[in-house]
Amino acid sequence: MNIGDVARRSGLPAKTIRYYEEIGLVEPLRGPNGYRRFRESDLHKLAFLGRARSLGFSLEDCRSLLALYEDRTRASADVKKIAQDHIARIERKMDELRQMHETLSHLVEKCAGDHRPDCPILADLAAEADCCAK
Amino acid sequence: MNIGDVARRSGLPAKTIRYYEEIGLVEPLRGPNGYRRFRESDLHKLAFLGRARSLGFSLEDCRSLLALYEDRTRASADVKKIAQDHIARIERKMDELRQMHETLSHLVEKCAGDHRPDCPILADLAAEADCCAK
DNA sequence: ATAAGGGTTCCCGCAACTGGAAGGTCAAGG
DNA sequence: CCTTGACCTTCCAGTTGCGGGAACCCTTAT
Repeated sequence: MNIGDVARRSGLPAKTIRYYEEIGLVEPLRGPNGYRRFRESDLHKLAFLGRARSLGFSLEDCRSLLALYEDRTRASADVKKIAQDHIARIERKMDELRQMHETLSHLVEKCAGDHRPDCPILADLAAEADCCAK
Repeated sequence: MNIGDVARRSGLPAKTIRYYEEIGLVEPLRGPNGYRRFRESDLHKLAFLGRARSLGFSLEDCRSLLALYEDRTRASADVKKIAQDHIARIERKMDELRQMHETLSHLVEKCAGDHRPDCPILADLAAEADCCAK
């Protein structure tokens, strides 16, 4: 398989696949013309990576997950730990976003949103409160 | 004021302040020794930027917000639009995270997390389902 | 004289790609 | 045989929002 076929079948852009090779996540063979030659197992790995990425795992996590996947003697606890850490990161991020969302939606609610210049959003951002502490 | 003072009073790292100058968000004066000399108004702007950033606005949004803030003839509608667009981005991101979280927490729940290799998380990631479409 | 504690510029690096340029390869059509 | 077009290759630059560190200048105190 050439990279185009793998791209189609894995759903990953060719650029991404080349990048994954560059950082050592896949190691396709090479044909005599210099083209990458992917085996079914490479396609499989790439699909694995695509799914892991879509769950938000970092490429480093993906590397670990892939290694565990290929290791028949793995302990599922190791996989679980990576996933749980990732879940924790997601939760932190969501809390952060929730905070922002709450503040912003309150401000937006109070803003007339018309042609006049008065704006509680800007007023809040400019708040001298404790920001310009002496 | 030198950059260190402004950093302390605005809560932004000096590096960040230099970067903001580089991209034209603030324009401090310069002393004869080449040091940046910040006015109160610069400090004020930086504090504004700090607050806007903490609400998750991109630097480009910050630039627009700052311009609107300085424009006495602004329409609050313009500010509101930026904020609403940002809220929409936040909501999309939260949905994305919720999705991931749901999938991951189901998988983690099903994983024994012991010394054995069997792992539904890896099984899911490796799912041949439709990923390797012919 | 020198040491500490400011400040300055410049350049690299991060994550995870994306876009584009310049060029090689291959199969089909005129 | 030549060309066209669709592939493929490598390399380089840019994205976002900074952080780290080198190498150097300025000021003040001891």
